[in-house]
Amino acid sequence: MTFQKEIEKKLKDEGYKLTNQRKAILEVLFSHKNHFLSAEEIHLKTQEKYAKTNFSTIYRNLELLEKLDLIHKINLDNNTAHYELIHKKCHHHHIICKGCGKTEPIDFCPLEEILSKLNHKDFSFTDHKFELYGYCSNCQKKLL
Amino acid sequence: MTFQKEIEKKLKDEGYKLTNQRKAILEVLFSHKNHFLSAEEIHLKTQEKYAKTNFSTIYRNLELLEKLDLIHKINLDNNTAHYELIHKKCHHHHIICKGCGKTEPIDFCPLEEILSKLNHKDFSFTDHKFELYGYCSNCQKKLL
DNA sequence: GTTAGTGCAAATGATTTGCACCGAA
DNA sequence: TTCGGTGCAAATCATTTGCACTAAC
Repeated sequence: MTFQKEIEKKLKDEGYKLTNQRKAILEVLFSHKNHFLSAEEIHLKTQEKYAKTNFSTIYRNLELLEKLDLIHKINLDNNTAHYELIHKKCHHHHIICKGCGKTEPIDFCPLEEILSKLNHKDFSFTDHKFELYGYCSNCQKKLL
Repeated sequence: MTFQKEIEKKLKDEGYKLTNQRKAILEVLFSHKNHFLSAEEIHLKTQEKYAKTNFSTIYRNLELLEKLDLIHKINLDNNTAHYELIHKKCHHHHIICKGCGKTEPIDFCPLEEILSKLNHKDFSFTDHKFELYGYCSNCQKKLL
């Protein structure tokens, strides 16, 4: 069973219906592994697969997929959320291209090291962000 | 000369006028060092100092102060920008309380270490984010 | 047949902008 | 006096929501 089918099964097992829209969104996310896409980009690309798909449906499904820990959501500096399929099981961070959204995983996480240096007994840590931004080789060329 | 007067002088030297609104905004930022405040919070607190101050004026000045590298701006997960005065000269990151916005600086930056592990000759890095989130002791009590 | 899911259009919330007026230099 | 700055109201942009309808199951 492919990874995509696995996720579709997981959705059904959890009682969610497998609509055409939902399948189209998943297809889009699967065909853009390692890219953070905006909701708008996902909407456009999903419509290529299933033309009727509405923008609200995109948002509602992205919310669901995030809740199920199937996608990562980040808020870029321009105040638009971007989404990426989670296909690596282990905790990792990202290098993110500001031109095209392309990402590369960083397996190394500095959290433990930093916590050991800090000694903050009075602060309860819940989560952390670590992201490197820049331009991939393709986008560097375009900027010239 | 106090740090605040220094910044006011810097603004004037760069040709910006020192309006009552601008002074009030700076006062607010100075009296909330080590706290990320939302534009709304800054607006409310500024109005306590100079009642007439309009919301647009807040945004326009925050934009200016950010351009002049006098404040930090971060986008929290709830899609609202938060702002904090830059009063430490050296590069640092933040521990951020999700309850009250209170921050503590982290002097340690993992960037160099990570870049040395990565070997990404094809990617030009421009900037990075490293933030720890959680609850300060005060806000932990409130959550109980 | 049920009920979750969707489309549509309208609401929301943060932020931005155009324009006429105001006030710091 | 002169621009840069401000207030106001309207516009914008991303996202969310209410509600009637549709389609998985």
